[in-house]
Amino acid sequence: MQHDFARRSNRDRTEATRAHLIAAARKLFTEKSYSETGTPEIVAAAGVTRGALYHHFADKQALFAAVVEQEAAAVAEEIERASPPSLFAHDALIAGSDAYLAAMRAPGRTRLLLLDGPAVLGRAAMDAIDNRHGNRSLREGLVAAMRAQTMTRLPADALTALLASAFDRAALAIEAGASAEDYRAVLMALIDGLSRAPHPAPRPVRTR
Amino acid sequence: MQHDFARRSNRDRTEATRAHLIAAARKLFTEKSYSETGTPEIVAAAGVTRGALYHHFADKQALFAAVVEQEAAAVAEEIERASPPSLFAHDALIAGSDAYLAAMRAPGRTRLLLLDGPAVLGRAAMDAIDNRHGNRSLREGLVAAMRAQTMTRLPADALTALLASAFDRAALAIEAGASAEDYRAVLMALIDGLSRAPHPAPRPVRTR
DNA sequence: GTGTTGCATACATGCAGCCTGTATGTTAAT
DNA sequence: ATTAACATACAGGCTGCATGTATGCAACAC
Repeated sequence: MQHDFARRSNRDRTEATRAHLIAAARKLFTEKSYSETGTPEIVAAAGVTRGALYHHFADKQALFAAVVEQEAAAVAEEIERASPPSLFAHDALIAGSDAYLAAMRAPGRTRLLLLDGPAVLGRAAMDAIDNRHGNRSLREGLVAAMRAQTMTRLPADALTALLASAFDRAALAIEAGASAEDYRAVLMALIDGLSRAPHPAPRPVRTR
Repeated sequence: MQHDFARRSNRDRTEATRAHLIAAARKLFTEKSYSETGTPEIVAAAGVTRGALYHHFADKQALFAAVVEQEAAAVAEEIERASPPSLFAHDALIAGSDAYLAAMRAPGRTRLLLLDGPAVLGRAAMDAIDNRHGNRSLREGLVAAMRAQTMTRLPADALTALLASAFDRAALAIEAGASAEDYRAVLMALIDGLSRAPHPAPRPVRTR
C-alpha cells in the first residue's frame, strides 16, 4: 500500500477541518442567528468535535469572524464582477449598487453581515472587514467620480460610510418585503443629488 | 399611624419594581452589551431577585425591549425639543439632525439602539419602535419639504429609512472617533442634494 | 364600621438543562 | 521524539421555569 487514503498531511487536515467548520457555521448562522446557534450544533454539522473547533479558533466569535470575512468577500466579488472598471464612474456606481442589492438577497446574508456582524464583532472590526472588501470598490468609484468633477467634492471616508449604510438599510428593507423599486429610486436620487454636470462646469463651484 | 411606609399598593409596587429593573438594565446595557450582561447582575443592581424580573417580563429580551423603547423615546424627545414646528421645513431638518447627533453622544446609546437593538430584537421590531418615536418627526419633516416643493418627490417611507440609517451610521462613526465635521458635511450634502430652490425655480430642473 | 374569608398579585428560592471555554488524554504526522 | 490535531471530560455560569410564601384586595357577614 503505497498511499493510505486515511493518511493525509497535517496541512491538508487543517485546511479541510477549518473549511468544514466555516461551511457548517455559515449555513447555521445564516439560517438562525449567532446567539441561537450553539457550538455543539456547528461541530455536529461539520462532522468534528468541539475539540477541533477550539483547536483552530480561539472562540466562537473567531469562527464567526471567519464566516463574516468569507461572506463579505463573496459579496465583494459579485459586485466587482458586475461593475467592470471599463464603465464610466457614474454607470459603474449604478451597476455596483444593483449588484450589491442582488448579492444581499442570498438568504440570511443581511442578518449575518448587517445585524449580527456589527453587534458581535463591533462596528470597528466590521468596518475593517468592509474596507478590505465591499466598501473598497464603492470608495474608489466615489473618488473617481469626484475627481472627474461629476460629483460634489466631499470627505471620501464619510461619504463612503454613509452611502454604504444606506445601501445596507435598503437591503434589509427589501428582504423584509419592502418595495425594491422604492428603495432603488431613493438610492439613485441620493447619488444623483450629489452628481453634477460632467464636463463644462457651468459656473465656478466652491471646492470647500 | 395613618400610613405605613412599608405598606404600598400593588400598583405602586409593580411600577416601582419595573422602573428599578429598567433603570438598572439600562445602566448595564449601556455600559457593557446585551450578551455580556446577565440577569443576576441586573437584579442585583435593581435590588430585587430574578423572580421579580421574570414576574414582570417574559424574558431577558422583553426587559431589553422596554429599555430600548424608553431610550428611543428619550432621543425623540430631545430632537423634538430642538426642532420646534415653527421652523421652516429645511431648517427644521438641519436642527433635528444636529439634535439627533448630539443625543446619540450619550454613552452607550449607539450600541444599545444601533447595534444590540437590531440584532436582539430584529430589524422589524426595531423599525416599529423607531417609527413610534424618532423617525416620526424625520418623516414628517421630509413630507413637509416635499409638499412645499423644496425637495424631490420620493417614496416617503424609503427616504425616511435610508436617511435615518445614514444618521445612525454617522452617530456610530462619530462615537468611534471620526471627524464629526466630515460626517455632518456629508449628511448636509445628501439632504441638499435632494433639495431644490423654494419658490422661483431659477431654471427648469429635471424632475427625474 | 369591622372582622373574616377567599383569591389574585408580587415576589423569593431552588432546580434542570444548556452552553462556553479549558484542561487533559490520545493518535497521527514530521 | 516532538509536535500538531484532534477527542473527551470537566467546571462555571446563565436562562427559564416550577414551586412556595407573603401581601394586597375585594366582598360579604355581622
